[in-house]
Amino acid sequence: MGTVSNALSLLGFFNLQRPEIGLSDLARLSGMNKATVYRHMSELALRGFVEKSHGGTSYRLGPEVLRLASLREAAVPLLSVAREMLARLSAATHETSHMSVVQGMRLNAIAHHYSTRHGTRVTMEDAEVLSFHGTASGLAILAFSEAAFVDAVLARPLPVHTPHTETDPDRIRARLRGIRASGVAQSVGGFEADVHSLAVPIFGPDRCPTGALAVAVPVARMSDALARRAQAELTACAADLTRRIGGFAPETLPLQDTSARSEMTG
Amino acid sequence: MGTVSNALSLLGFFNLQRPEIGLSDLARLSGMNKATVYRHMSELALRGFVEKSHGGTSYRLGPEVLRLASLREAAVPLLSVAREMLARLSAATHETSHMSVVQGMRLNAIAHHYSTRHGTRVTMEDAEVLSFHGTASGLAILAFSEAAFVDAVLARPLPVHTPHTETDPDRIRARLRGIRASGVAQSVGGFEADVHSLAVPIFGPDRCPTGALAVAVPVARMSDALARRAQAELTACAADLTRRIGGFAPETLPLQDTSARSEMTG
DNA sequence: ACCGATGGTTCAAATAATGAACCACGCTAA
DNA sequence: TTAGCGTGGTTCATTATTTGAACCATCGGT
Repeated sequence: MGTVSNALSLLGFFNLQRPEIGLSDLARLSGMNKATVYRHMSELALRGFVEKSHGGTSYRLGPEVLRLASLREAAVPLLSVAREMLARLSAATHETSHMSVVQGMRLNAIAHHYSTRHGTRVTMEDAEVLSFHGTASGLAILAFSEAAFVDAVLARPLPVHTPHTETDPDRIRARLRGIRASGVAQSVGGFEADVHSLAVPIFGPDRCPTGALAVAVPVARMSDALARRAQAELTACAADLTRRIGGFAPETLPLQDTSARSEMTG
Repeated sequence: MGTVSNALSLLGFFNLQRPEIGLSDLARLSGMNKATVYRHMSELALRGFVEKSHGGTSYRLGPEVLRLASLREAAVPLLSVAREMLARLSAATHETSHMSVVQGMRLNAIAHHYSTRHGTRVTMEDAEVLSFHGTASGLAILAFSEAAFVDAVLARPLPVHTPHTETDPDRIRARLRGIRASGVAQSVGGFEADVHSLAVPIFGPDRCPTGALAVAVPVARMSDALARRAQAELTACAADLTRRIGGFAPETLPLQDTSARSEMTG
């Protein structure tokens, strides 16, 4: 661990609950010497990573991080990161995976990935409009959305896609409670017949769902083992994707095992 | 200059034209030793500020900057407030508006807004680095900055962006006096040919300019009427924005009519 | 006036950064 | 093939920077 890493670790103590921190607090939180913290923060301030707030009584994040975030977004747009995750998902499950994003009151598929393992597979179209009530992705998003949004979605006519499409708002709300508890949404033939989907939400900086990752399997091929594997990989990928687009999961999201965390090479 | 500052300065070499940089390039650009750069980047990678791209051949900005930007935005909602102002400006003028902030000796564009009224419009890139002497935004800021800052900026080489770029320090200072009197800066083709810009400064809590709001119009479309409307809206928006980020305009700023102020009680 | 906070500063001691040279690899041209 | 030049990555003695206890000035409440 070098000096630079130590200094940067100070930025890790800023969060939504603690957007501004004083010198002494920061020293206590980090366990570092006050003088060390002071010098580190001075250097960070010099580069615009932090700045002093009201009259110099405490530090907060600086404008430079905004510039860097813009560049990151330009260098690594959501789509390319998503495609990476989809490749991972399909490799782990040997099934079709896809990503969708909320755009207003609509849910749009933006990317998908096939596995070459099986002759039969669920096929997707990018830019396809999904329904919130009929798809695992939509349910995953609704489960963690604001009540007002859920109300608005369920108040509109709920199309029947297949004989298995659930259209009763009350029963849908009941399912949402189950999804909130497990963190994973399921849909068996609710949008397309013979398709069993698992989906997890992706969160934006405001802790609200911005989209969902899903794995779609022909119902005949779904098994407990596959469901478990898909679920594990989905939660790991979703956590990774949420992080990489700068989002935050809400505290209410059930935590899965974190053993599959990607290793940072040094 | 300490080690931390040196390491962080490496992040300054990333921009829109150069979103990914290899180890050797970075060493050349920074003038540092290759080993030093390697260690710095390794530490930055450890903290998620950068990551290796395709197979580890080069570095790019990492996901941590997105998290920090979110937190900065939560602590100082400059960006979201600014976007509101830009929408207002573009709606009033039917032209492109943008916002930039001073970061050290640089001026960075952080947000912009297009109008859909006209087929032709001035286009912008966020995170673009603007020049102080060539842009209306830069001149607006210089006009109300401390003399030492102006001296420092004008002492450095002043790039020629177009045939209309003013690079004579004395003539620039003369223009600054005019801007101080009117409160609005103008640039006709000084940064990009065929772009006529109007800009006003935004002030921080220390009564110093922290950035600028600007309207950019294709020269062919600029008229007296449009200039008057843009100027009125700019001064109103700037006053509002300065207030909402907790800043104060200096007494030397010419007062415009305040009848157009929008009330935003919370 | 006191006390206990705060942010900021100093200086000898010790730790961490530095850079030339090095290695292994992957190109391209001869 | 081989030589040359580029890349990313690594080593180790030298060096200079970071470190932290103690210090100061100031503020606000009792």
